[in-house]
Amino acid sequence: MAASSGFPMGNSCNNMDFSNGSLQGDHTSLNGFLGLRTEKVHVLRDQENPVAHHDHKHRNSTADHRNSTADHDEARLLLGKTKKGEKKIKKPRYAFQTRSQVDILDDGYRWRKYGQKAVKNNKFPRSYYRCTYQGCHVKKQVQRLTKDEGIVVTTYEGMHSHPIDKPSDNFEHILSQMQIYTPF
DNA sequence: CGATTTTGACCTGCGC
DNA sequence: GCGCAGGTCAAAATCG
Repeated sequence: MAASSGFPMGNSCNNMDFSNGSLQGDHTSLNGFLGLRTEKVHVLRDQENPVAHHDHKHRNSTADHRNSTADHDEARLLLGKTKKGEKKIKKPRYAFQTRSQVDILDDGYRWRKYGQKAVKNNKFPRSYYRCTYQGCHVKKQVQRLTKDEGIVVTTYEGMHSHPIDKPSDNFEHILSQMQIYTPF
């Protein structure tokens, strides 16, 4: 459905300071689009790990998908294959809690949705997106809270290393700031 | 007609 | 070891 394709997008994240942890700010300066405002923005950082994730799991994409009864073995072989001596790679994730009417915050990048799952405690499903820029494997997931359906949690995973696709937003400025703040 | 969404199956990690 | 919950894939459908 995507009732959000191409809305004007006048978001304003108030302040995001990961360093001090004192987030305040209710005075939004530059909102006023569609009643869309980001009242509070929680930025919570997960465990970081700067390891570039190895290319994982190539499902058997040549000829057979899981149809035959015999291929599941090689599929599993291709999938669960990790190099030996693995350490637990925890990818950094950045969760944004924004207050918005629409699910998808247009941050200027181009995303392709690759999945949607229902979360156990939430009645709203969680959507999984991936950046479609060639060579950029940044993922994000968008989830709406059951308690406050006005709250949308957007979790970014990875970082973009390419220019933003869509200009003419002030959000791009914020995004670039994010890249500066995050050390990896 | 290409790019993106939909959607069900499949995989993996974790708790019991 | 099994089942659940979360995450991903990919074919079909839909959109621009």
